[in-house]
Amino acid sequence: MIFRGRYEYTIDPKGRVNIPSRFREQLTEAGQESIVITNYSGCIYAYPSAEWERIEEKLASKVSSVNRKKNAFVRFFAGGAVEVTPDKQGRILIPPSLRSYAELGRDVVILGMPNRFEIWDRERWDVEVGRFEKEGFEDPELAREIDSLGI
Amino acid sequence: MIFRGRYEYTIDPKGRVNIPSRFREQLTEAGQESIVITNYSGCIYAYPSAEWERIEEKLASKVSSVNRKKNAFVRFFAGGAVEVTPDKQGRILIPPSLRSYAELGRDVVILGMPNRFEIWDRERWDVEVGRFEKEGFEDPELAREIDSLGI
DNA sequence: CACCTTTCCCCACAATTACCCACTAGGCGC
DNA sequence: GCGCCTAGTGGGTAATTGTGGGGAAAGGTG
Repeated sequence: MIFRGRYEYTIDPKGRVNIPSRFREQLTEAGQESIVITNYSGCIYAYPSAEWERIEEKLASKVSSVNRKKNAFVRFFAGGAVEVTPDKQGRILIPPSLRSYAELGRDVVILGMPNRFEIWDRERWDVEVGRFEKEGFEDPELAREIDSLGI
Repeated sequence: MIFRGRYEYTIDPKGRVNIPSRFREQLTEAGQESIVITNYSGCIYAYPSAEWERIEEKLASKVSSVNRKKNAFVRFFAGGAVEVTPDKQGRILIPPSLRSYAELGRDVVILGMPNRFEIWDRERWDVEVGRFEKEGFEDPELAREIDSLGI
């Protein structure tokens, strides 16, 4: 499932954020009511629960590894995961641990991505965009790949 | 699908822009009702939905990568994408996130391109044209590439 | 067990968007 | 010139979406 678009919302004093109605629609069409959110790369990753389960399986096959770093990753990534379901108005409650990890203030940005969507603090997102616009095209390898997309 | 021509329109207070009737005609002939618009290089890129899906597949194959810069690119480019369908009068509504990115004022310019068309704020477009005319031919590499096109 | 905090479920209002219809200007044929 | 058609613009209204908050239920703590 691919999510599209960028949306701006506010988190209310209770810590609730709206989910874009288009995303909700896609989820219900796929027969999925719940979402799994976790912490990663300075923002919150949100997966349809079925997609998350797929990821979990992959993680499980690696967790038996004695590799300490892999284990640390799994603890962080999977350990942060929480399953949430939108309320009647289509909002989810972001638990304090995730809220503080992503430093979510009042204004947030929700981004569609392939397989998931992401929730960013607005200011952090602005910084991220700035960095991309500055560094992005200086990387010759990335520039070549973008060229090859034929956009 | 190749779009041709440059058109000038106004965005009304509700954020709607007209799509050139010639373009609309091309789209319906190809059996495509919807358009995907996204943000790039200071303007809005508009693709026939089928064309966009082709790009999306390529992007999706890169997103699993942990490469931070690639992710940043996908976030920005795919995250900006929204599917829209013209209303009965042939207009589309540009979402606030894109309108602000491209700094669309009242007057906009729509440009035909191969595979897509672009929506520019009129003033920005004027600046862009000016820059090209001033710098364009001073870049030897670009001059060579243009030469090699055989136009 | 009592108390406090957090979460859930509901209702209410504001803002935005979708879906109409109407008007104007210009091009074209008669 | 006159009427007709099409393209572009503007606006009204209904429906949907987003935001805020009250109060009950659930959970944690001394």
